[in-house]
Amino acid sequence: MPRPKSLTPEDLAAAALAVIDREGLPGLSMRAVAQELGMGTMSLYRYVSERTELEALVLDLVLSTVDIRPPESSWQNQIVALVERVRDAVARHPNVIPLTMAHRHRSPALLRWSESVLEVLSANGFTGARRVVALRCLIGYLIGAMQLEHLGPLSGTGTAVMAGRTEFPLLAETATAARSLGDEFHHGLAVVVRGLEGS
Amino acid sequence: MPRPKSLTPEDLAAAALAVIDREGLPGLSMRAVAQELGMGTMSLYRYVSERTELEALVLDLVLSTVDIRPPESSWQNQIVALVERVRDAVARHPNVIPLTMAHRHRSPALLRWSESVLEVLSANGFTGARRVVALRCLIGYLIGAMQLEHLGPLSGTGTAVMAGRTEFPLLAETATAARSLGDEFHHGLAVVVRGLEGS
DNA sequence: CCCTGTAGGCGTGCGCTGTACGCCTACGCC
DNA sequence: GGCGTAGGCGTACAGCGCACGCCTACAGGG
Repeated sequence: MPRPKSLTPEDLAAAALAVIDREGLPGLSMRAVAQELGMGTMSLYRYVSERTELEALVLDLVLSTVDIRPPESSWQNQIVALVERVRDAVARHPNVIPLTMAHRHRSPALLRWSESVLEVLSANGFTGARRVVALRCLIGYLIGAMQLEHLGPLSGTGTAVMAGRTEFPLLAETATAARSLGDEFHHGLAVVVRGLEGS
Repeated sequence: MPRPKSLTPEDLAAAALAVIDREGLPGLSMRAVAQELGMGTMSLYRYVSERTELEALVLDLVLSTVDIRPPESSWQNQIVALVERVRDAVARHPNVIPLTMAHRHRSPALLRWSESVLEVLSANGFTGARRVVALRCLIGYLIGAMQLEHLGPLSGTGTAVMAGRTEFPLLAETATAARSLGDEFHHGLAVVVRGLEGS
């Protein structure tokens, strides 16, 4: 048995995450991560076979911190809590948001989370197609809304431009209102959960 | 007045879209588009200042075909129709789906569409924060769900793997059910719209 | 304690990317 | 017919992911 590995996959992911946090997602390159670790670029390929795999590792690291045990409450509140925990975890590293969509299958942490959501749904009368639709709705909203608020949220700089346009009066008005609105994610999630009740 | 331009922005977008349809989004490069048009790479920069701008042009071309006039029906059906028209238009060019999120502000077609959605909402009692949340929900679901079904949908090849895992029994069962489910997008959208009713 | 086989670490190089810069020339107007 | 504008493009550069193959640090067996 020769030379042991000097890095765990977590070490690798942590280094990549540090780069992403510091320089943004476009700053993530194999060379940058290698430098972060003080090793040669090609050494990384002893741990991952492609760059994509490294990205998946980063996502899983971020998501591994979320508590998947639903709180004691109504099932609606349980779902809301589970979804918002993922959002909070990801919000701590906003630059990884685009990775969420791309690598969601390959993250064991997210699979565990999904299983937990399904348990809550199942225990409250959701089965078959209705449960499939419910999970898709939640994941779709979660990831869609996170991306929305990350790169050019309705309440952001991008909308300041829209607010000035007179050709889209309602859009301008909505953009203005959005800037003073607090937690859009939470309110939207409430809408989705209410929709699930009646499905 | 010297030499006139030989291309319209639409020509440029159409060429880029052809490349994307044929070779996928990673196949989109300035060189590839230039070759598609039979011109030199750098000539493209007479029409766009960056690659990003070209991508936005492509998205707008795809979305420019959607009819933004709501049908005569209940406001719920009007919303559903508007959302599904965007989905249908984008589904005709699945490879552009990732561009939807990135460039949604810069597409006049999508701005016009948003304005139309807001008109329907406004005419049916949605104002202020409630209207902001409604629009965000719809766009979030639209873009999130499109991405979900595009790259590794729940009912897809990726889920065949999950269906085999015994560590996530509910996820496996759900994945199996998903493969036989017809229009997941439609059912999910119905959930969101129902949620809006009670908001 | 040395020797050996395994596998970790990495230097080089290739084909690709976006795009800055500057030249050449086709063209509409006077 | 000449001119000036601006379209078209060739070259070049920095950076990317990663294939390949060498060197060597190390754990185990004699």
